[in-house]
Amino acid sequence: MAVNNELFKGTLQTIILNLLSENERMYGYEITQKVKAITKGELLLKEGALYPALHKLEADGLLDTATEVVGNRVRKYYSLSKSGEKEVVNKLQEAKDFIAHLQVLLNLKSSF
Amino acid sequence: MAVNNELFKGTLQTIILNLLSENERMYGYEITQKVKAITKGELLLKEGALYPALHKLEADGLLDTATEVVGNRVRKYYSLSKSGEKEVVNKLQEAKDFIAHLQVLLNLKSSF
DNA sequence: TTTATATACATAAGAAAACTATGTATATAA
DNA sequence: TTATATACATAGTTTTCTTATGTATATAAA
Repeated sequence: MAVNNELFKGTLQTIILNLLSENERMYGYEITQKVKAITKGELLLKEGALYPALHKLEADGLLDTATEVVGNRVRKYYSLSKSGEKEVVNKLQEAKDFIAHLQVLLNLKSSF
Repeated sequence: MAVNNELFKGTLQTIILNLLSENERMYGYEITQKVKAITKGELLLKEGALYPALHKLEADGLLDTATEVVGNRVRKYYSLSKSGEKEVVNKLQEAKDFIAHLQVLLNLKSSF
C-alpha cells in the first residue's frame, strides 16, 4: 500500500469511508488518485488492496454501488450507505484514539 | 494486540524500540505492563504478538539480550544494540510521517 | 504505426503481522 | 486448592496487504 511504510495496515477502510463521507460518491481509480494527491505521492494505494477492500465494505453493507459507462469505459461508483454513514463516525473516533495513544507511546505529544 | 482496534498493526516494532530507547533495558512482561499503563488499559499487548516481535528484532540485530534469574524465575532482558539505536530514529520519523499523512487523509488536522 | 502510459476494473498467490490458544513453571492471594 | 500474577514460548489460524497477472479502452509518444 505504501511506498516504504508498513504502518498503514488497518487504516484503509477508515481512509475510504472518510473520503466517501466528504465526496458523495467516488470510483476506485479516483480514490487511488485522491490518496496519491493528498499525500503528495508518498502513499500509493494499490489496486490489489483497494478493490478487495471496496468489495468487503460493500458486502458488509457500508457502501452502495452504481455502475456507469463513461466514454466507453465502465466505472463503479461507491457511496456511503446509511450504515456506512454511522460507521465512519466510529472509525474516525477510533483513528483519533489510535493516534493519541500512539503519540503517548512514542513520546510525540511534545510536537504539538 | 488491542482491545478493539486493528490499527496498531505495524506499529509494534516501533513501540518496542522506543520503549527501549528510554528505559535502557526491559523484559517482555515488563513491556506488556508498561504499554498497558501508558494507554490506561486500552492497548493490551498480547504475548503472541510481543515475543515473536522481540525474537525478530533480536534476529535482525536490533536488540541485545541478557537472561537473568530473579527470584527463581527466568527473565530475558532486552536492550537496544548499536543498530537498534540507529533504527529507532528512523522508525520514529516514519511514525511521525505516518501520523501526519493519516491526519491529512482523515481531516484530523484541525484538532491541533 | 506500434508502443508506452493512463484509465478502469478484477482476482490469485504469497508474505507479514497479529490473534487465539496452548504449554511450561513459579509465587502469592483468596 | 483454586485463581491470579509473573515470565517465557510457540503452533495454528486469520487478516491485510503486496506482487503479479488479466481484461479492456483511450491517448500520447516514438
